[in-house]
Amino acid sequence: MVRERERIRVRTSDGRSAEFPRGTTGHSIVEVLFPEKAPHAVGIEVNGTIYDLCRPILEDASVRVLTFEDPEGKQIFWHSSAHLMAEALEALYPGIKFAIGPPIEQGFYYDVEPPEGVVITAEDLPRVEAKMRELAERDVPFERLEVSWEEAVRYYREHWNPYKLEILEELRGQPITFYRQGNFVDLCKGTHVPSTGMLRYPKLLNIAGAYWRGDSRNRMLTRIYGICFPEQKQLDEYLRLREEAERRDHRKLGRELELFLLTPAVGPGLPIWLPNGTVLRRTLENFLRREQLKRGYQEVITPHIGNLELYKTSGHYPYYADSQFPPMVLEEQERYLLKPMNCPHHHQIYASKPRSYRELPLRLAEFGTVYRYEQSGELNGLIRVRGFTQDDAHIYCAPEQLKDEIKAVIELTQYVFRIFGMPVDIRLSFRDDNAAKYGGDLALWERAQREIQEVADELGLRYTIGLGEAAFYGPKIDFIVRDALGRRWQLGTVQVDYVMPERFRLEYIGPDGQAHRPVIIHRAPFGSLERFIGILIEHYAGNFPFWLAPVQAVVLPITDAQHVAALQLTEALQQAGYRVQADLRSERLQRKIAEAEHRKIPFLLVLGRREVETSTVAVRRHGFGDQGSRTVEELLRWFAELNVPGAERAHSNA
RNA sequence: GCCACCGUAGCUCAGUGGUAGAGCGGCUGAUUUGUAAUCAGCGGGUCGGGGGUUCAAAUCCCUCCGGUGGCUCCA
Repeated sequence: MVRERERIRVRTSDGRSAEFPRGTTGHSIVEVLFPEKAPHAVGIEVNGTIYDLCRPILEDASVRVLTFEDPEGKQIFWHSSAHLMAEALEALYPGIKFAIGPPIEQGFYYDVEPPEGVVITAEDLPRVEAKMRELAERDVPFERLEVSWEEAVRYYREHWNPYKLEILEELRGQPITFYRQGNFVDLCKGTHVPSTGMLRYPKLLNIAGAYWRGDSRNRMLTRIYGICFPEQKQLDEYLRLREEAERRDHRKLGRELELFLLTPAVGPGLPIWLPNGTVLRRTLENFLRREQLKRGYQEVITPHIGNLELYKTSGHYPYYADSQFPPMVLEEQERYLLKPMNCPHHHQIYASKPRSYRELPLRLAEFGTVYRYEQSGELNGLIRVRGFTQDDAHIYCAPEQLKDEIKAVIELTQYVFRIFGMPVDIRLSFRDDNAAKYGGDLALWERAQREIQEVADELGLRYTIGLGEAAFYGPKIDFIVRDALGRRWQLGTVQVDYVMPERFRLEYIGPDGQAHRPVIIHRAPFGSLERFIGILIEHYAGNFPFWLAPVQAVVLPITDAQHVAALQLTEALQQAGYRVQADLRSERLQRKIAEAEHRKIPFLLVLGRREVETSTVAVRRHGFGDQGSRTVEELLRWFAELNVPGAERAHSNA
């Protein structure tokens, strides 16, 4: 009997199993059952719990080996990297205090309090990084130490660290684990890689301030961000992607391609659309406008300001007074607000006359410009601004129509992002337990959340649920798109709202002759045109598809002798509705081509003596090079094919 | 708003105490050119604003404004 308990049985997910002595470690199991993974293993999942490879296993177990390739493995790897960075920091800045150092989606950070009088800046990072490499070279094991709560507290009283003590306060009475590598010891629940030798390719990325516990009333700590890889080539690839992202920065491309202008002379976060950017924006608007008209939307226009009382009725004003431009006060009782959202205006349209169930769903759409006083530190190019235009619409429908309307909105949103070749992830954003954050009746909330989830299930969508991500008046469906570099952006949103119909006392007369309350769907596929275009610039790296390109073609005569032909061609293409310019300067063709390529113009149309004589045009396409000659008719057919949303996939050619 | 860093010509940047520089762009002229930058000449900046230290400030200090990376926030 005793002997039985000395052995444990270990099963793998691919159906193999073996016996081990009780108290065996992940190391032994990996070496026996997964010899090919042994050098790369960072941890082991034991009956659903993640263990260090050095931790004894005491019972029968189903196991899974984790490497850097697994999401959980990456977290272990980066968490360990944070500890390695901490060890390096402690070596370079004796007396530095550590707060928290977790892994994040891409890498890790550690929040630290530098010793009195010391400021760590970006210039110090290479030194820290070099120290990390040096420590990794030593290849020492990470050890897991179990201690009592009292011992842990004693340790941090001696090595005075208020942050760790505060963390321990929340763990009062529980057994505590420490991890040690080399001379560095840290309070940590784990898990960690077996040894520092795996962490040879770190890169410290940036440094920033961060409040302790994320609370702006607390002390600001120094946060150092980094990343680390098992192989040099993975680090190289990561750094290459970062450089590519920098190269595509929409603020840089926006200036170079003359799309928009941000100037303090107008105000922070208040973009001006230049002619090229205006083409982009209007083209996108017209695209969506057409799709909406096909789907039964009606377009409206509302003023940029509204009576403050309107926003009190909606409940937005007291909730969000901080993030609005202050009201304009005309007289004691007459105050106006720059509109922070379009909703209340649209509700007035609904409420402007009695409504019958026969009118529902009523779908009101507006490219509505709104103003929000975002904190100065929050502003970022077109991504986050103080004045922006939503592709907004409100759908007023009977409760029994709600699910079909949500489905139609999801279909539209998915259609839109397919056009841009952006994959979409869906998040159902529901409320959490913090009742103070939300308005309206709990029963209505639960109903809305249930219906949203039912629709998502009926459509067979893959989704995640984000608790606490809801708007104050209702749950949402958020669309998170991935761009050409794989970065994720939250764009479109669909929100179900039972609260505003109550607040505005919206009604319709049903078939039974009685008044009923409609439900409102708020939705915006792009979210905001500014933000979407900012993302689109980076997605395409400024190489816009033909249908979106601000200038679609430039005509390049080789000598003055082709000027007349060049002007005729330009005009013919313009008459056909294309955005075409002629470059008549007395420059060499090479220069004209170089400049047009820098402007990322999709088509360069070269006219020399040969072309004029044969009534053709030599075509060069951005990203594809010389395409040979075409007649104007052939060119027009080609243009017509390309001038359709979604006709081209995103390409990343320079 | 908070922390760190930054702000010199339209753009990219050099100039760390001795009264402002380059390349590109711009303008003018020459050149008439065949698939990524022809040559020459000419303009252009109260060095982000204000205050201070100094015989002397782009340079050192203070302050305000703006930007970048984060934090908080994001209807």
